[in-house]
Amino acid sequence: MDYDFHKIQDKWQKYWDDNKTFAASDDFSKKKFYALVEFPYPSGQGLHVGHPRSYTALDIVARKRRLEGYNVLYPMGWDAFGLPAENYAIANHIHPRIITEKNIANFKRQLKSIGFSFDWDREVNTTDENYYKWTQWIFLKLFEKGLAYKQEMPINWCTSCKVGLANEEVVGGKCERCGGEVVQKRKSQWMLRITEYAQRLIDDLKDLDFIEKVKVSQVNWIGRSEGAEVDFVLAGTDRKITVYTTRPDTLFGATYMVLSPEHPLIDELSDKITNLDAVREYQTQAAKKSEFERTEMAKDKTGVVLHGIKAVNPVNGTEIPIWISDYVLMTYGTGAIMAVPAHDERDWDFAKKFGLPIIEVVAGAEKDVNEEAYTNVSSGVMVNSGFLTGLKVKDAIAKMIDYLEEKGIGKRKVNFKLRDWVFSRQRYWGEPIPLVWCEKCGWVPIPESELPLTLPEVEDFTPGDEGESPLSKATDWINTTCPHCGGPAKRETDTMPQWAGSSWYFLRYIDPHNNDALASEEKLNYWLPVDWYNGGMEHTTLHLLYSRFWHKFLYDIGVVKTPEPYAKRTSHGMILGENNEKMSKSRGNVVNPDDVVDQFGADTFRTYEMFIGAFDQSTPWSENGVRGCHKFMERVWNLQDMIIDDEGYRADFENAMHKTIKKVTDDIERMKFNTAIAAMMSLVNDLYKAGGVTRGELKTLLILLNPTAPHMTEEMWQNLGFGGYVHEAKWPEYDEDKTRDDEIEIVIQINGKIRGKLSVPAGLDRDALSKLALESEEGKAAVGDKNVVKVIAVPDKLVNIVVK
RNA sequence: GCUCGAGUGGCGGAACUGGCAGACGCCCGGGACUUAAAAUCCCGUGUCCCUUAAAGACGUACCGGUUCGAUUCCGGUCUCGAGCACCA
Repeated sequence: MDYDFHKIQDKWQKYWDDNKTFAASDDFSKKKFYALVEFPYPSGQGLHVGHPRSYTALDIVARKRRLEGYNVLYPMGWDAFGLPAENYAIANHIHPRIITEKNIANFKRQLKSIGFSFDWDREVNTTDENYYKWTQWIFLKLFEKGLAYKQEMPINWCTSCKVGLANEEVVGGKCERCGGEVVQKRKSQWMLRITEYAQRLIDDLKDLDFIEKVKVSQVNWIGRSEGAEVDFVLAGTDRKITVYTTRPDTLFGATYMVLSPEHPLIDELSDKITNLDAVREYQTQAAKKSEFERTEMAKDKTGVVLHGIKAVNPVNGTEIPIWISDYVLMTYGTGAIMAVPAHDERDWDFAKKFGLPIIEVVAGAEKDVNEEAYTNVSSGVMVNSGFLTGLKVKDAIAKMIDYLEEKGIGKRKVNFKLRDWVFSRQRYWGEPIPLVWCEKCGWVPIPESELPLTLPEVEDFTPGDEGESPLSKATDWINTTCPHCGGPAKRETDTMPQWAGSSWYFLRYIDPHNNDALASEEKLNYWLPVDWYNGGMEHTTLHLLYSRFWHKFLYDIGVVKTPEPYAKRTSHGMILGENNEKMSKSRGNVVNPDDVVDQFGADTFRTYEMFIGAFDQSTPWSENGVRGCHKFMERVWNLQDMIIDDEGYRADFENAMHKTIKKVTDDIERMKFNTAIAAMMSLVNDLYKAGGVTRGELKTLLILLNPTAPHMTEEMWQNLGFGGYVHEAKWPEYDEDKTRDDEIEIVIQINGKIRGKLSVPAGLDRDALSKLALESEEGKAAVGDKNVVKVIAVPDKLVNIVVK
């Protein structure tokens, strides 16, 4: 029989579609399994071969769970707001919706051609107004609870396009589109207080089954640090400057202070500063620098000292100078630091450049502190530090904080690197922010009954000259009345970032057509949490963190009952081009999934995607590898014509069958898809060597292979008349005893080198094994006339004879 | 600079808690079938020594250590990849 994969996959894809084979049921009595993959941005390039790596992996898990009797939810949708569609709209004067719809249709066709078992009735689209109605609803709740607020923030501004840019549009300090200069411009932006959740976002990771590197990067990104805030008094006044430090132990070594150039104190004290011109000049220069320049110039410290004022070191009364420098960031801590050049590299660089004193307060360094800063916390001992002298650093930190709190000049303080989420975009293609500005009432939310607040139709998608959102041109839409006082009001013209819609989409899949709530309570309680979520490492610190934050918020207001959205998170590696470089048009190494499916079929494509290499590692594409998998498909297909007359497992295949079931079962759970497939290949090789297969053996093989190659296994199941459909079969079980061999070949080593092999019954204990080995021909030959010093026997593995 | 990951045949990769390194696939070589080729099936395939085989030696980035035994554990070095990057 010919393996006509086109015919086979068309037939079964149609069957699954028509019969809604993979629809999740809302029968709450069943045990559930919620498998989730990151929904794609439907780009104009279509599906990349990287997408199906993740989708096939969880498709295999989902299909296996169904065979194990679970009620499985495995959904798909579209993260469809975003920049490329908007840029395309600007360039071609076409509404972004049109291009988005076209791209979605293409993506959907491609996904269907690969045979994923998605429940297409639950498809969601973030740009659908019935979807973003609930994105807006969540925003209103955040606003209501004080977690959304407006603040002036610097944005990336292209001086040539006159448009605000996302960070990913700034390449090497230039505008990605026109190459123009990018500077920082201050704009009033909506912000979300994710920092309120910082501690919980760290703490709750503990109980989650996330791969370790995801946990580590989230913790690092949130960047918790413990230290103290300390007040320094301005000499001759009672005005204080508060600094944040993680090393209060080094306070005796603080020889100067540094304020960020944006620090408000500079304005306050302007009448006291005698070199105000130089200070103003430095502030202007710093403001002009882009984020890029500020970090690029990192090594070369700059700064200006404030003449006319001094600060007093609170522990020793020394008057120290105050500087401003852009190495101190206004956005972290208090925007001011105490500088301890002996024990901080940055302060050391700065002190060296400007000739400031360096005082050692922690001893134990290999080099003199005038040569290099000594920053080791674990092994130093305090010197030149008054009441701290002689203490270890750790103890000195504790004692200093106690002292500061006692004297009322400082306190213990925890800081986070994580900053609040800039939630505004001056863009058209995003969810409108459902607030209006009223001169009398301030920012007022629109009533829930008016949701969704839909995007107005506009002619022109280009931003305004000052970087306003394109929505600012929709004057009819903007001018409205205040829901609170009824007076005239204007709508917010900023839209939400792409991260908004993806922060809660997994909830909408649970009940996608609900018009009264984002999802019904009952269904949320049944399906949550997501049991297994797979996605890229690039989403670890943004999407994954944002969605955990929103979920925790929804938990706090009682919408969901689980404090965390995802029980388990795994991550796939990248698929590279054949030349081991990242796939890209310019490198000419892009593989189009359509071509592979067309030439070799969906089953081969899926199998190869899983066989390509270790799932979590990046690995190059290989067309020869695809051919190898295709050959495997054909070899399995041809087993239909090799049936030998026997129903169950043949005696000499019993062991192999049970071993294969165990291997495939375990390996799928561990995401070792490549070795699961290798095990099935080995079994097939053995069947060929044996000259045929029994119906019982083939039946088991078809079920094991079904999650990976669903089309072919359905067809064969039907051809062979096994009854019903393979997707309704029961996942095979193995008997642990039958996976073991009766006879085992053990290795005989002399002094750790292999000198022979011996076949022995399985399960022999150490003594019996040693005896057998020493008495065996192989053993005697190996020992020869040397003295046996020691014998190490490992049951079922080896005997190592140590001789002299 | 910091954090994380990785380095194994010609190539992609196996090796669960230290126990036969190289499963499985690709490439390559040989054979069967065929008028022939393709496809298919079977066999071989880490390196060195060698006509071949046996036997032996070497071999998991590099140097050292622990151990009867190390791809696996420990210390150090190098290379590559990803992310973060003046966070006081």
